[in-house]
Amino acid sequence: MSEFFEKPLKQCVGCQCMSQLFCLLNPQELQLVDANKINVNFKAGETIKKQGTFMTHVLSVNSGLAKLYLEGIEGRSAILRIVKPTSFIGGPGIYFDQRHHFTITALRDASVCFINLQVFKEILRMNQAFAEEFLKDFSRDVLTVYNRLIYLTQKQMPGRMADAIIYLHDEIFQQPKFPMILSRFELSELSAMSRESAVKVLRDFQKDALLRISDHEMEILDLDALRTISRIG
Amino acid sequence: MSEFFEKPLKQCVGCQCMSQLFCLLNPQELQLVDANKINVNFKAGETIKKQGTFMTHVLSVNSGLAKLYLEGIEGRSAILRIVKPTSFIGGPGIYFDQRHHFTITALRDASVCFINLQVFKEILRMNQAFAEEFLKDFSRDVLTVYNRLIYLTQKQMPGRMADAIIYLHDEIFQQPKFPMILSRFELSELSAMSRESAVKVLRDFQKDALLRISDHEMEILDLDALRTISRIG
DNA sequence: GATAAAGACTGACATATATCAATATTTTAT
DNA sequence: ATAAAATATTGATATATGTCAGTCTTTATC
Repeated sequence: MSEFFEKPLKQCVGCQCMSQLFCLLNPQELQLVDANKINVNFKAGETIKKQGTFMTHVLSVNSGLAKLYLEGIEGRSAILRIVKPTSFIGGPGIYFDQRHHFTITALRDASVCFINLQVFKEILRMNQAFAEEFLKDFSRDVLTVYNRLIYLTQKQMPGRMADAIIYLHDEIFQQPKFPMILSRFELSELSAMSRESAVKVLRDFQKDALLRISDHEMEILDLDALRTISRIG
Repeated sequence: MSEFFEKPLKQCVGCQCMSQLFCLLNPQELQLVDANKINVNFKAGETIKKQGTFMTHVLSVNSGLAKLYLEGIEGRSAILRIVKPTSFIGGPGIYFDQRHHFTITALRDASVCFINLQVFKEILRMNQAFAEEFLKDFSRDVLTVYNRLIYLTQKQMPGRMADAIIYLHDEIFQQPKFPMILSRFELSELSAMSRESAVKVLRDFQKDALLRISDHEMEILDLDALRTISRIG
């Protein structure tokens, strides 16, 4: 089993399960959050939040790993991103319609805080710096989706899969060897192709010695070559 | 020539060129905007704002029409949406990095207000209701991109083109007959396919009497059938 | 009104990708 | 340890889509 993301990263006053974002809060505000949140532990595979349900709380992932995805047509999904601790999860529903617009499922056992939405909004109103940092995070997520839209529609399969693997490297693990948190099927959902095609592209990558998959681990052998494949589409 | 969107829709105090959003401002705030904005007229085809440039101002489109698109790989573009008056345009750069993350080009002669970004942010801080409505608009745009990500990656060409046309009907013109504001090439950029494929799909639609294109007009003849094609992908 | 330029169109062909069917492997439950 | 279930793999095939080359049509310019 992997040791990634198993230890709590931060200890905010009176609360061990809050994202870095919450360090912009003063003790009074933190206490308000503390008094209006609950913590829930999820097992790998469990659904943390389901697309379409009412958003009564915002989420903060304290430990574990999760996938965040859009439920599309006829059961097909598009994975938007991997959620690692400590991450705050809100989404466009906070301001638009108080609904969740994606589903989040635990990939590893995960500890998640649910913070009352009204209280959270109240704090956003009270604390300008916090609000701006929150919006900055949200905007970064939006840019990720812009980027994904481009690469999923303008690149061919090898380029898309290379981007998926580079994403895991650059954004999630920051090292060439990391646990296979996603099945072939999930990798196909991250790169918009069929499961079988994902298998074939990964086989080709391994044949060309770009990476190695064994014992529940993926090891990137030639990151530069992957970046080249990403670039030429 | 079409009469769509040629007349100013709203007359805010002391300023004729502001989006509906701005009606949440009090006279004092409006005056602040007024004193820190400039109005520029663009001819059809001109670039209003270029992706990658610094965001010194936010935009408000007062009249005309524009396309808002992401510049992708090797000159290829993905049109995100059509901008009609009166629309406010900010984007994720406001909070993230003060850059524009899409390009906006006029499709018809357009009048655009440029509002100083710092002044705009100041007003966001001062006026809570305005800030929330602004974020609601932004969130709606994000949901549009979610939706686009799904349909561009999970539907085939006829479904994607049907969605593009339904978008023009439902969101922009709200009537079955409307001017051809987009070339075949631009329609292909809205539905993620090659120009030739767009031509062929549109030819098939016309052959099946779903729509008619003539004299710079598109007329939807069978919206229900288009919606069915959209649904079955 | 002639000419050039841009955009639209077409069919043939090449390529990318999905689907299918069959088998193999791994994981989970008993 | 074994059976059952889920996941992964493979090659053959069908389909979707892009590319190319050539022609046609419309629009703009002088």
